[in-house]
Amino acid sequence: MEYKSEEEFLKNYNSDEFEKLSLTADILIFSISNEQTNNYRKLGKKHFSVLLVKRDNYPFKDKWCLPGGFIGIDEDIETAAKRILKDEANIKDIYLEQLYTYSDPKRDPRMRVISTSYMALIDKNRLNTKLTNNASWFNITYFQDEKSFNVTLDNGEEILKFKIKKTLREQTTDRYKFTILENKSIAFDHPLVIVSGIERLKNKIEYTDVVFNMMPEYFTLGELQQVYELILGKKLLDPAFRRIIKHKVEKTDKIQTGGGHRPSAMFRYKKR
Amino acid sequence: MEYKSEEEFLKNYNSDEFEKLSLTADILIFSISNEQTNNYRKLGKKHFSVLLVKRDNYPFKDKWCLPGGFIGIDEDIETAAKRILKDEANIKDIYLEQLYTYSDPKRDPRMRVISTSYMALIDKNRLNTKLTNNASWFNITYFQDEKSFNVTLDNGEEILKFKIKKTLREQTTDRYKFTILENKSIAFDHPLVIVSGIERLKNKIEYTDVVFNMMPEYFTLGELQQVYELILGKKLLDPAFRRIIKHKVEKTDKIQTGGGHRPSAMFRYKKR
DNA sequence: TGAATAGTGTCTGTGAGACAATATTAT
DNA sequence: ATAATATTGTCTCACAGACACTATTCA
Repeated sequence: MEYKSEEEFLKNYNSDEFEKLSLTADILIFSISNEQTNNYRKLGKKHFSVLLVKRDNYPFKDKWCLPGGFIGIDEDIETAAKRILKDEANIKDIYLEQLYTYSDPKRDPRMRVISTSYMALIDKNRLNTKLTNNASWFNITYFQDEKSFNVTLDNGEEILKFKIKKTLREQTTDRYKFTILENKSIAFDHPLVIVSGIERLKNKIEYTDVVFNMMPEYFTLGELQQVYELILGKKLLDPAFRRIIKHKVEKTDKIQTGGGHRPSAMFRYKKR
Repeated sequence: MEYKSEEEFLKNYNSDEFEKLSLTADILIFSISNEQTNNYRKLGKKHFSVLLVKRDNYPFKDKWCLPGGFIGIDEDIETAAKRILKDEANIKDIYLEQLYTYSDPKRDPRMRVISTSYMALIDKNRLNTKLTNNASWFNITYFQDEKSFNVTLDNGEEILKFKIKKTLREQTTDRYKFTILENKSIAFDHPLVIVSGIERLKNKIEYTDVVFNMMPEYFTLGELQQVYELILGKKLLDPAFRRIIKHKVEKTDKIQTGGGHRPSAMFRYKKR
């Protein structure tokens, strides 16, 4: 059939010509947790943590998964992601970045669902809202060798472990492909999402200022360094760290005292 | 309704509960073009180029767009992208990387279509297959200031221009948001895809080896440097470039002669 | 011969890695 | 006093920017 104009074409267009599918947004919410210490001298230990939600419905009933949900027909994915953050985790106004779109036809046993993952970064201490009931923060520990990525998640009650295989792909010169090797407690392909999110954050922390989205307004350089070390998974040398960071922060009048050691100046994020 | 098992749940699942939508893959195919020179001394000028397809149907009839197409209900997006590369541009076995998923509800006037963009890199000279009829390579020139991004595409017959506004977003500390300011000849939101692809390549060329996907097997360092300069949009100093690149290439026995100047050793990509 | 490109040498400044040294607090 | 953390000084080495210089080809 021949149309004479765009308007005429659109008027006659039948959108059922192609098979349709559903789209979800899954959100990796990362933050930093503080552990209390019993030694008056020592600093509280920090943890890198992710928010998971316990599923109370099939499929994957009783397993943990990332906060997520279906995209409405009239909203874009980012808007949906923000709605989900609010609904599932009672969180709003935070850093949000699109990561990757997962499209394995078998990734959801119900039907064809494609999922776009987002990474959100927050400072837990700034949250004045409560989490919803079935949401919980899990501390992340991980280690990797050349071929695999081992992750342990711990919320104080449950410990979830999974293992991901990293393989270099043929055509591409640099990208890894991730495959789940072991996983009992996490729903869907979310272990892949978690690992690729960690990798992304690890890269971005080095060349952007995203880390400050996880920091309180005032912080000491020791605290900031701890966060870098957690995410990068390695110790940094104090003078080197201070050299790198000094262009990104400004010293304030505030001083943190109370530990059994020299008090620390508090700093604040300085843009540009 | 309560189900006793995952199997039972899946058997009774009705997938029409949510509104469905369509998904497409749009592919940015980048390559390097060589321009002949009439001065026997001078090297042929190179161009950074992208493959576009002229639309012969509504919507956006007669405008240019990226090769793209709908995802089948049983294929993942990357598989679809490879199928599209074959069908629309007669290209296979090339570097392919997912970029971003665009989901503005109004991005397609026909209906709700979400699009995942991919970037493909090839060496045009290695293509022994012909392009399909309505596909054409456009040389890219662009310049940017702090706020906007100006792109000109030229295939020797038509010149397409567009302009994109870059704005820093509120919540995010580093990401830009792109908005189309001027555009007459390119369909959909593809100007945005093109610009974000250029930005991505510009970043990746500095910390990965992707550039070699656009190079022939044997090349001179002068040629390689030209490609870097095209993509980065600035001149590089010879000694500095050679220092950086020397770990990535190996010298071969081949020598390129014929120009009215000193002949050049030919190099080859060396992994790791 | 000279225009054009190929390729190398070297100086300088910046910045990261490494280690040492000093400062300050609460118990 | 001492353990723990905060903060700074400095030496070295690697490397990027800059510029100069040499080498080689073909019309």
